[in-house]
Parts: sequence; C-alpha cells; structure tokens
Amino acid sequence: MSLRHALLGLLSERPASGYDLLKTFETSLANVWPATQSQIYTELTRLAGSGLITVAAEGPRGRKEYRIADEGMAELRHWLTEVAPQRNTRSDILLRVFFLGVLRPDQAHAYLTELIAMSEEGHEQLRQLHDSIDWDDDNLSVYGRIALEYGLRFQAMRREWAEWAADQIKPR
Amino acid sequence: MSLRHALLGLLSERPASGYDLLKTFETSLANVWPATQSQIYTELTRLAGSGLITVAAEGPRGRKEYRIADEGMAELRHWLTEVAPQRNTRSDILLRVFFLGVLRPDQAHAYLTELIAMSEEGHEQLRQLHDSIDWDDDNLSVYGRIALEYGLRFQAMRREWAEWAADQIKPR
DNA sequence: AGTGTCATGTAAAAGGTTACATGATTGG
DNA sequence: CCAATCATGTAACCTTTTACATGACACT
Repeated sequence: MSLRHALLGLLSERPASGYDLLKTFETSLANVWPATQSQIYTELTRLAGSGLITVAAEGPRGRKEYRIADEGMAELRHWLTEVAPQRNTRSDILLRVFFLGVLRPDQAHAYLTELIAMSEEGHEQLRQLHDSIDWDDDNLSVYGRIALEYGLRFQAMRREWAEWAADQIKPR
Repeated sequence: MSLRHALLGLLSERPASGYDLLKTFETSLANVWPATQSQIYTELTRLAGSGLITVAAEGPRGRKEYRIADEGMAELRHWLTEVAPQRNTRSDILLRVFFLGVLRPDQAHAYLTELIAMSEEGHEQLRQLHDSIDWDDDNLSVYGRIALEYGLRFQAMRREWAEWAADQIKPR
C-alpha cells in the first residue's frame, strides 16, 4: 500500500490535482514507483473519503486540487518512521538469469549484452533527467537528488555486472 | 505473469512437487521473485490444466510430481528470448527517500543509517547462502552463481550509496 | 472549426497476500 | 504416540493493469 504514501508524500510538498500528480509519476517517480492514471484517481478519491486529504479548490474542466490534511501528514510520518520497508523486491530481469541455461550459450550471451545496453540507456536517461531539472533547495530537490544518485549508481553497477557476467559465459 | 515462468524454469531443470518448488522459492528464488505457497499451488494447477506441465508421478501424502512438457519448454524459451523485460521496478525503500524532508534531519539520517545496516545484513546473508550451496556444474549452478554475484554487488552498491547519502544530510 | 492537452471517472481481469483448513507420514 | 515435517487446496481481500468512456478548454 505504498501508492497512497507516494501521493501523500507529493501532496506534502504542495497541493496538486490528480492530473498534476500523474505527470509527476510519469517523470520522476516512475523510476521508483510506477502508477497508472486509473490507480491514481481511484486512490485520491479514497484518500479524500478517509479524510487524509481534502479538496482545496476546484478549477476549470472539473479540476480538483487536493491538499494534504493533518491526518495525512501524520500517516505519512508514521509510514516513514515506523513501517519497516520491504526487503525483497521482484526483478524479472534477474529471474531470467537463473534460467539462461535452457538457451544456447550465444542466446544467453545476447541477453546479457542487452542488459549492458539497457543499463547504459538507463544511466544516460537519468543523466539527462538530472540536467533537465531546475534543482533548488526545497526538500524534494535535496532528496530527489539523493534518489537520482542512487539510480546512477545502480545502473553503473548493473552495467559492470552484466559485462562481467557476459564474460563468464562467453568462453564456454 | 512471471510466476508461471519461474515455475517452468525450475521444472526445466528437474521434475518437482509443489512443496519442492515452495522450498526453492523460500531460499534461492525469494531474492528475485518471492511467491507464496497458495500462489504456487494455484499456478501449478493452472499450468497443468493448460498442458504446459504434466503430473509425472504421485507419491505419498498426495504428493504430485510435475514435469515440464514440450509446450512448457517452448513457452519458457519464448519468454526468455522474445518478451522484453520490464524496465521499472518498485522500491518502497527508495520511495521513502523522496519524502525524507517531512522528517527532522536526525530522523532522515537515522533512516539512511538503517539502510546501511540492512545492506550489510543482506550482503552477509548472501555470502552465507553462497557458502552453504553445494555448487556444481549444472545450469542452475552456473547461472545461480551469476545471479548471486549480482546480489552481492547490489548490496555493496547500496551500502556505499547510503553512506554517502547519510553524509550528505548530516551537516545541515 | 478542429486538434491537442487538460481532466476525471469506472469496470473487468489479472496478479499477489493473508488466512483458513485438512490430513498423511516419518522419526524419535 | 507425539511432534515435526511433508503435502495440498481454497476463499477473501487487496493491488495493479488494461481498457473504455467522456468532456472542457485553449490555441491556431
């Protein structure tokens, strides 16, 4: 149930509409917590229903601007400090690695080569994202930069690992 | 729908019962694709129903040993070579980082310190797993070792990043 | 006048988690 | 004979994905 906390987190910075939040998810937050349009609107309605956020203003085209309520801030802080993060994540990229033995060695090698390329592209995309953002000193900037640094290091680590792995199976 | 491919992949090595597969998920595969008992049994029944696997033998206590069928092998190869892996994964650990600004600096710092410890523990667990496995030359060993190396590098990368990140916010 | 973007909502299906339920066999 | 382990199954619920559906406003 982290989507609700992702929304609370974004609303803790500034009020926003579902549409605004959707755009944020498509750019920055997509890398750590992808969410679809339908999911976001549904969850916002539910959050408003349970009083964690409120409709602060209504604009043209039915736009509803949500604002975080005190209860929402409390819930966000509770999640950040008390709820243990999940240890195990899913990675279908890694899952495939376990079963590369059913392929011919050249196919297995090709898969790892693809991962090298994927990691390079990912790294480059993050670099461009970093350059395109107008960083300032607010919270999302400070911690967004730290999260982005994680992404850069992650992609670099994966590229190096994939290069090493491709090398492991090439000689056979 | 990667669970079905995880099961096909394990059965491509050797026939196994739901219980056997559950044990494998609890140890080695848990790190890349956690699955529950109920999920595994349900999916096995479905896979047998669609003919991708067959019940090869029945043992004591209602044990059913499943064997992969040719159609299952074909599906597994198709997934490995043709289906594009998913780029974006979810990480509630990283998601929290974006919102650490709502906490006091010492609380944010404590969160990152916790991540350092978590990464060290994860690294140590994988090291022990590596030592406890009786590695041989079969496919799962070769590629399992490569996957495990990924895990070790990942935990090391995360530890270093968390140390760097904790350092970033300490001076404020 | 028409296109693109802004803007929201809902329904169905698939995937995943938690909990309940049951019973056979083995080893001490 | 008792406990641990082996062994399977199902139901309810929550989360996520995909698809459908609608319309207002701004700009050219």
